[in-house]
Amino acid sequence: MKISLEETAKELSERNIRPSIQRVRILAYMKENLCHPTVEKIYNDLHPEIPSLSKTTVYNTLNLFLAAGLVRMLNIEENEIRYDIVMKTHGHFKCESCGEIFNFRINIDDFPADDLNGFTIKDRDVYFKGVCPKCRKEKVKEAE
Amino acid sequence: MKISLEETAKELSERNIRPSIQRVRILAYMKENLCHPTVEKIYNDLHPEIPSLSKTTVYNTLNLFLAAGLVRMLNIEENEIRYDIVMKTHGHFKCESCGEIFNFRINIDDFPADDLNGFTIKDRDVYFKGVCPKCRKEKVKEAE
DNA sequence: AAACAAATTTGTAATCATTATAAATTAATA
DNA sequence: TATTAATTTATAATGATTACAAATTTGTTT
Repeated sequence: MKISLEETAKELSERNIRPSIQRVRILAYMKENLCHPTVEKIYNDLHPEIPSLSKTTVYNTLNLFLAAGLVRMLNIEENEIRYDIVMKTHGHFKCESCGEIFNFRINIDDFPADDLNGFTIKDRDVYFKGVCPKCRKEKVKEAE
Repeated sequence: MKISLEETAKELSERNIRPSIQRVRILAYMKENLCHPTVEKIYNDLHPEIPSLSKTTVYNTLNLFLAAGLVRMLNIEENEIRYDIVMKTHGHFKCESCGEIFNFRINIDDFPADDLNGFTIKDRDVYFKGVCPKCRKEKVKEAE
């Protein structure tokens, strides 16, 4: 999906975030690539198009978007932070074999968690891990 | 709760893990301290009792226990790995104010996740964040 | 439009948790 | 006791993230 840069800039302005080229491109990238990218991946993909881009800017921008509630941070794996455009709450499944992260619909907000009476819940993350169907099939083939 | 070191050693032996002093003490520590400690905390707490203890050993031992399924790894926060003795699946709530992590009962295994038909699910983690009751009360006081 | 001030970006260096490595120690076996 | 294997330890290396300060860009005022 191609995201309009003008629309994206407007969206930033509405949140009182000055729409610099870097910010607009990074936010548009996040909307086009719903693959939960790491800073590394965002940088590698955008650097050819924005040669001046620095990795520090990607870090700064993601932290800015995080504070503004535009993106969510995923801590599904210990050695890497991933980011996700904010949308209706959903779960994340990481395939241990290919590393891909899948979204799945789940009603996190309605979970009964009686032990948390009196707690203010601001964030709910559901992380599953295992093997995706594609990798499972490949494993069966290997075994033959 | 005081954990028997003999019992703990036996438990390791049964899993074919040689029960060195360090391993036994670390596992006993995990059972006594259900506070989801970091490697740092485990090291700081045990070092006075085992002066020779090295932080590397704590890392090695936790990774060993992890592979053996004795502990779980918590990636609730991006800059720290925490560990938890394995028990019935439960959720984890981290208070943004005091940093404490609370367990709460939740039937993760029964979640309907129809999008994951065909997926093999091995691990399920539920992380909530917000403010615990104690910190909420303190904030109200401050506001007065 | 020019000058100035503020915000943003950038590159480098610093930090910090974790892992790699290899020597030293401890335990197990012959 | 001698030999071998496993474990622990200290130090160095790695790698992701942040701190910092200079350079650049943008916005504002005259």
